[in-house]
Amino acid sequence: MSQVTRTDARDRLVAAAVESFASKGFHGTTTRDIASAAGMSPAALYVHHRSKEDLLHLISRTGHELTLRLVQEGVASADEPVGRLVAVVRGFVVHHARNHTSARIVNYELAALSPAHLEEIAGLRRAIEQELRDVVEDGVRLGAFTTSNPRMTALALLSLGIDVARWFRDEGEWDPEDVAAHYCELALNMVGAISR
Amino acid sequence: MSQVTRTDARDRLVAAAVESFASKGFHGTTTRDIASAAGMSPAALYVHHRSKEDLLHLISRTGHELTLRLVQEGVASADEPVGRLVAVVRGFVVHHARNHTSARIVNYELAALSPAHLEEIAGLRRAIEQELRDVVEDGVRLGAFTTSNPRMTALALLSLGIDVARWFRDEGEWDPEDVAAHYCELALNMVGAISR
DNA sequence: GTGAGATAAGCAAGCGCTTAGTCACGCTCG
DNA sequence: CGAGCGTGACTAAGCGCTTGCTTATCTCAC
Repeated sequence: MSQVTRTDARDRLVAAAVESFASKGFHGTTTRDIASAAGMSPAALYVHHRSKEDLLHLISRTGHELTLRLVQEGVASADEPVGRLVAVVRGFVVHHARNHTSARIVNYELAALSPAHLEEIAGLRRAIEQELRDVVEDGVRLGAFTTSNPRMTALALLSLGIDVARWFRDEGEWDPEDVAAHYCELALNMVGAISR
Repeated sequence: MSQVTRTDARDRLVAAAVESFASKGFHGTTTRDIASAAGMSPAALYVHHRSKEDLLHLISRTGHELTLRLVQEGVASADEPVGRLVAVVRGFVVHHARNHTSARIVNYELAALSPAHLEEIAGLRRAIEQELRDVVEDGVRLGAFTTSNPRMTALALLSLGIDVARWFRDEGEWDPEDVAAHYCELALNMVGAISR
């Protein structure tokens, strides 16, 4: 049971940090905020984590790895450009809407990471960007897409997906699947997919 | 001369705050950072501004008012949907790329505003959003655009423009006009503009 | 009785902001 | 004219508080 309790307390601190970082930002959050939101004393944070920045790094790395895996799965799920693009956009958008709290930290708190941690995260971000770019460029090469600037279109698709984390609200009129469905339509228009 | 000097020092503090808030965030910036970047002692900030938050509010309000004016001018510059959309998107994107430093504060430091200031800024943001929505909905009503969900498409267009401030780099391979030109093409595809 | 989880207490540093004053300047008035 | 004065930009010093993090101690299941 000690193993279970240990993991539980550690995860409660991470969950509290996610909430706090997302709503007040890394620098706007105190270690006391995190600890008390997890129902613990300020010192408890340091039993389970090395520092406040280490918590941010953990959250950021986990989130980026998850996003990269998601994109890779989308790419692997179809063998032609249109199906691949739709799968990637749908997965990306649903994830960024459903997990907008952690996605906000992943995308908007990069500047608070230490130089070494930032470098690691930047590598993951480049990998994600490259996957998107390959989807669009392959589509153009195979004649399925017609966009005049595949690199910039791929960047715009990524940008559109990331920004969902900024504006999406749980109380809003659309649920994550609604947004994803319409964003797939937009994405197909953006790449100039040859229609029906 | 005292009038000139007064304005100059005040503006230097604002410029220093813009740089610092944009790169380190509001809470990551100290009043000493701002003052010393403006070549002054820490106390000088309080000669010209009421508080650190007041500086943020000034930057945020000025930026939002400028953006709203820009969008309104784009809308007024043409009397048919396609020309109007292109004018708005071009102006919005060029501005967010060229002024990405201040645009970052405008779009990503809202949570650091006081409740009263946030309410004021939220009003400006609603006005900007409404302008975009009207452009798209009018286009659909007039038969120039065919998007299945005008409200969400308008939001996506706004989102795409805002996010330019996040990723745009002066050292990048594209200048603001390059990005704006391609984003106009993307925007026309997104709304499903009836072609040529 | 041991060891891991948790904490009370607190340290050094840094925070936003204030106070009390210096200084350069232009104006007043004998 | 020029001594005296008021004014406004600016600062040195520092106040009270909060910060991230540590240390010494306690607790309790095994």
